[in-house]
Amino acid sequence: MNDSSPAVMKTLLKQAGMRATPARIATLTVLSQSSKPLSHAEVSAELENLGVDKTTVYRNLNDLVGANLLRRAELGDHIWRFELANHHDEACSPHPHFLCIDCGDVFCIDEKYLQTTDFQLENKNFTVKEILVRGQCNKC
Amino acid sequence: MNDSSPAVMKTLLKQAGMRATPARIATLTVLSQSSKPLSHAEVSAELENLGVDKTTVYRNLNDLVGANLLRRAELGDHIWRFELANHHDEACSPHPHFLCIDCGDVFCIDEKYLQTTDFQLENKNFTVKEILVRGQCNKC
DNA sequence: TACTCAGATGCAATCGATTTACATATAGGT
DNA sequence: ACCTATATGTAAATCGATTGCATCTGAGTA
Repeated sequence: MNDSSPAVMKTLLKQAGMRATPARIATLTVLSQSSKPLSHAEVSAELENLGVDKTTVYRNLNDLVGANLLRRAELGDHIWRFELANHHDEACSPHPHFLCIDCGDVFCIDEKYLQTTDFQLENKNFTVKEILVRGQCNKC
Repeated sequence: MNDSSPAVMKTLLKQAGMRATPARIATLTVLSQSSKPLSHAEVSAELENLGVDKTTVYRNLNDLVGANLLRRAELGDHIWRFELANHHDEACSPHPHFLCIDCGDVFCIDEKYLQTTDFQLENKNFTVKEILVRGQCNKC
């Protein structure tokens, strides 16, 4: 039983107080096997051969975010992307993302490459929850 | 004649090869008087008492971005925001933005608070063009 | 100053992503 | 196997943004 087995996903859902439906298990499985956050369209494409409606995918993605099983990120192109909340990180903390403005490819950035601490500005305090970097990758 | 006078805006438009229409002059004026990037809805609200249609505002905002008079930023809530291209910076270079995920308020971050240099990751080179920080401001 | 027309505007229709309404189906406890 | 709260499918609505088209106007020119 590996980390992305249906049984593991079922356990995750139960622990979060959600019903372990085929659509949700498949959603978590697809995201657990991806190295980068996926858009609704990408997840939906994977699940449509299972007969899962795209509205259901939308609902489940949002519900899973609400249950803290997923994180939702906006990478600057008006498309929500989703990843497992524990993706890349045992402590379940968010990490910076990089979006290539030319090819649209997405990379997860190790936190050591970018400071994500809170900061002060003009006597105001800011609590940092998410950092997004946009630019060009070496292919573009 | 101050920096946000209609005459200055008219000159900016002419230099960019665009017609200096009332709607465009008003758009630039509104943005020049704002301390933060504004959404289309916010600009549109300012101009509707002038009888400017919201479609025209959309078109002008996009055209002004194309003429490099404005910059368009996506701050993580699926709403485009616009600011003068030379906002906060004589050298016309972009600067990081902060979006409060609770109240939606936006702040411009001085670049000295956040490193924006290019970086390497797993033997790939990344050229940084834009940095976005999301979190909570001190009011939230 | 009047003329002219490429470019700008208003209005309505459209589009694509996302959400909502509601009737039906199902997970999971009894 | 039964029951009920919850999840799903279908269709329609919503929202930000774009496009088509007829009309209007800024600004160069006679």
